[in-house]
Amino acid sequence: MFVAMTNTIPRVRFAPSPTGLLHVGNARTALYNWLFARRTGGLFFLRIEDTDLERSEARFETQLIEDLHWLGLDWDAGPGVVDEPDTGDHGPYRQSERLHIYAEHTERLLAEGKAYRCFCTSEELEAERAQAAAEHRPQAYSGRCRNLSPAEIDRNLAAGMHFAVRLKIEDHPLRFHDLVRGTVEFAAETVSDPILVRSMSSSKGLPSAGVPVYNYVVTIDDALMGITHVIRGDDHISNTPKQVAIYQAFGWPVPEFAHLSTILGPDRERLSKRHGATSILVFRQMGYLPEAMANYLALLGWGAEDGKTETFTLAELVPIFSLERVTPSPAIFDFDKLNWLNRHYIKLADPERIAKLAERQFCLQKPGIFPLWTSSELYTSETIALLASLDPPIHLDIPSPELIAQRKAWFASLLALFLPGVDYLAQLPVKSAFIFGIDPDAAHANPENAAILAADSARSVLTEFASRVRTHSGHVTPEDFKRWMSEVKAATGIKGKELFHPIRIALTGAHSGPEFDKVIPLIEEGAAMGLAIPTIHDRIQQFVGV
RNA sequence: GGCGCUAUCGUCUAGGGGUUAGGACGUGAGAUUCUCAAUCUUAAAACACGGGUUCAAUUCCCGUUAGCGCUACCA
Repeated sequence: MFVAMTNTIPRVRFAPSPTGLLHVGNARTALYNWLFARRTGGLFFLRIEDTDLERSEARFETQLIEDLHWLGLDWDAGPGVVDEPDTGDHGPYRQSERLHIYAEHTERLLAEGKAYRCFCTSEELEAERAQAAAEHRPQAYSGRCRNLSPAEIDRNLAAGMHFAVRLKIEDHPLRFHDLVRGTVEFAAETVSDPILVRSMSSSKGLPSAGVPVYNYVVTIDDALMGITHVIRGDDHISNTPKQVAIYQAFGWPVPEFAHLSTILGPDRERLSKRHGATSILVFRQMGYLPEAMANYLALLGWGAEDGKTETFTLAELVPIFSLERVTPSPAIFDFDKLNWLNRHYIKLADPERIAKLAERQFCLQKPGIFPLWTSSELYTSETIALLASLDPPIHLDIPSPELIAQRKAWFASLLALFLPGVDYLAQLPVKSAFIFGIDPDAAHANPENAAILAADSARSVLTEFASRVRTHSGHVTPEDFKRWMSEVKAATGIKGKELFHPIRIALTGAHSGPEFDKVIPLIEEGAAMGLAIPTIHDRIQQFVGV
């Protein structure tokens, strides 16, 4: 029996374990919790499930919080967030700080006869399971320690036997309501009496002194925090009947559940590192925008009511999101669609913001050339000192304000040229690499290039073009280039691809790329500003030889 | 093996007893361009299978199959 909780503000929680980086599956769970809370005017709690002290690390908790903030999520209560008066005090929000709470509850259950000491050894339990499997029966615990007499218990304790604490579950089906899947029911005989507290030596004293298990603490926390809707991954479905039994043992109302389907990789296996980026931090580092990430995650397992709208900001999502529209079937993570959304949001974003993010990508990938001093926060004594302290140190003359403005404009035109063809910002330095120089040998060696360059026409085109470049003094402008091209065309009678491709290879290292009208000013002006960029003249000299 | 969840274009999904089964990503073609990308136009592409119920099922029910999850004194 589940108790409907009406007349209460919805309360939801996201309860990650700080044992690694936040990955897209959990991020989506967090997002759906947040959207539901904001949609319904409810409260969103962040709780850190760090009972696994071996694997939990503070740095993961810090990163987790940063990643959630980056996505645009916030919460009403959680570690480091002081409760608002109307949320009441439900902390602490780290399970490691709540152990005394669990202990009290264990005492209560034992005193009421709803839980019992189980002296079975792991070997005995394993044997039970093996036999059940052999007989094609459900592998549920037999419950043989359920009805030990007080005398037997005393004898076992005196003998120093180890015991765990188990909940005695009632002999009726355990069912719960799921907003995504409807009613889910488990027959009582398929659910073991759940372990509440891990095995401990009899000499330890009170049973509550042991270490409580996940299913138990999660239920106590959810109940005590007044969680009305448990929104989590569907890998918890089979835990849910045990948790329902715990709610019932305490006489607590059972919340609504919403189990979100698994996110799979392209091979239909559960999404994991080997499918590529899966953690939010890595997507962020690659230059995905948080609005693209949040939008994509929202679409993965949910669709708008009109069946057509695909792009949403978080603010637009809040009023239209509903758990009833969440799909129960597993979803394959589609990097192409994420890329499409990212391109969409890059176009929409404030150019200044993109410029800063993009500059960071260049700083990482081309530290010799960048920073260009286009972002003001890079133009500080701290950053200068930081660069100087590197090994090897990077010393940069601080350019004049005029030069800074020039470089900023130059960088903006670089972005204007390359941004449209980029899925994520980390691709920028790669796609624009030829602006910063090419390797003539590699350009010659490329098979496609070699085929083009082998033609006689290519040779004469390059000779004619090179002679004009050599005799030219000063910057090459697009007008110069255009004039030369028509002169070369007239002199050789060669036009179209045969005319352009060899020159494109000489100048950019590839037979395809952006328009010359845009590329030439970028090269010439960049070089003129003192950036380490070879000029058109340099390139021809290097490629054709003297 | 047991228990559970799931099943509409390649992918994410809309829909729902009678529809030309809609949209988006991706893919193909065309336009544009020296070329690539971007952009615009356009095309192909789906109700897993078998039984019911019904005048009618892709839609409701049952089963099969397949995929996934859980099957711990992990979380």
